[in-house]
Amino acid sequence: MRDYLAEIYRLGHGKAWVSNTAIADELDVSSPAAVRMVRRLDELGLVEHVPYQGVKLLKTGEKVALLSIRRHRLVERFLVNQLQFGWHEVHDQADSLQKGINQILEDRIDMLMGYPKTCPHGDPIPTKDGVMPLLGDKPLKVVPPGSRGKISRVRERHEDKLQYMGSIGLVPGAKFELISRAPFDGPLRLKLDRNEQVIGHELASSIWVISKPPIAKE
Amino acid sequence: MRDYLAEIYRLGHGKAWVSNTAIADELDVSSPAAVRMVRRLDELGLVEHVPYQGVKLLKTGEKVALLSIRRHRLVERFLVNQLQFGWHEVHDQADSLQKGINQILEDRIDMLMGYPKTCPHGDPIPTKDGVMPLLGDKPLKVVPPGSRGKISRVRERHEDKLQYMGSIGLVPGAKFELISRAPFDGPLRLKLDRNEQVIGHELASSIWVISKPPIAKE
DNA sequence: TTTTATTTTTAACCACTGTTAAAATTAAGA
DNA sequence: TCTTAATTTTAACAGTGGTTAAAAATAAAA
Repeated sequence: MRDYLAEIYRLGHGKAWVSNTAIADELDVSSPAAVRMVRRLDELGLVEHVPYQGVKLLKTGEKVALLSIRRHRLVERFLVNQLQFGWHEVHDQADSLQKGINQILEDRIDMLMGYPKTCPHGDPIPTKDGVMPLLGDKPLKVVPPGSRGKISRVRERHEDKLQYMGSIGLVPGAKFELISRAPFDGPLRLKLDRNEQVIGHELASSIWVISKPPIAKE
Repeated sequence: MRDYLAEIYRLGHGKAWVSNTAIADELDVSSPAAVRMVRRLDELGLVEHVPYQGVKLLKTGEKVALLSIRRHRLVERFLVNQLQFGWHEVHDQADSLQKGINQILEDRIDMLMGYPKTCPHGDPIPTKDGVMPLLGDKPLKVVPPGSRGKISRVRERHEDKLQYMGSIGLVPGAKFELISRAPFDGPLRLKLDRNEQVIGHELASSIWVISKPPIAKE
């Protein structure tokens, strides 16, 4: 149930309504399963479901979703910091481990990790009262060449892509300078940690940054 | 299912047959629930169930039980060593966390803990191939006065009793000398860590030790 | 506008794990 | 030994979460 709410939250960015076939696909269940759960959530007042149109989180449902996401991201941090997992392998592992985490454990992990603000991929960890902090970051693809800044998140699910990005230092917190961008969704040249890297459009589109505009503004 | 098998293992010490009402009580479910599960386990060839008599683990069932106990005890170790829980509060917490632990996580925890041999209460951790190591210990109550040795386990479930015993240094690994034992299940005087402690029969009966007989044997 | 295709929902089913109430069996007492 | 009490099992039901196959609604194409 929390899984469904969290998934609706994730899918509901921008879009006003989330199709429950989409939910079914993401959670790897049949669409009737999603339909039934969505109706139950509607009856509980957690979401609003308009038949043949889609589903939308209500306030209470969003809160539950955010607390589930909080737990997930804390567990990811824990897996990376304490259990020596790589950032590319923690997503599925966290899904598994999360089932066994209760509030006491969550609080303990939070404390031992030093109250982390983000998960290993840079996504902010919702607060304990169910609020998603804003990062004020933006996609790398809207950043003008010449900008400098910091990688804020890497929104990528594929393990091998994540692993590759990690290996070239393309991780949240890394400083970068965008040297150039080829037209027509071509590759980008980035300075990362004194090394220059060229990355394709596909990888680039998952990167979000906090950056200042180029120095030459006058 | 694993819970049931593990519980049958625990209850089946000494007794040839375990009553499935006892199982129901321990697992906090109704007896029909236990009856049905026991029959399923019987059909799967994991246990032998004789109606109105009881249930007994078969080889394969015992192995599953031991692997579940292994995971439980590893998780307890982990909670104490890494998550700063007290040995008195880990049992229930481990039950919860265990649900989310898969083989990869179990192996990782095992490695990070340095392949521990026992849980925080001193019980041996079954090996990865499902064998329960023998400790060669015995109950404190059969040990003659004057004996010295080491506490091997504290088989107590109550949190407050465990906490108290921890506070007086009555923990697995501690050296002790049994100074005297009052008759008729009276209190025992123990030297622990240079301090003398007097403990009642109730506490004493949960303590197991590895000890040598008194020095004066000639 | 009517037909066709796609999406979404309903219907009917299965498996698991729990429940309470009643029946069957075993154990204990008169 | 017979009756009564306790234990154990069976029966019937509930809730969750999954499935496939068919029906309904919407979107797209002729």
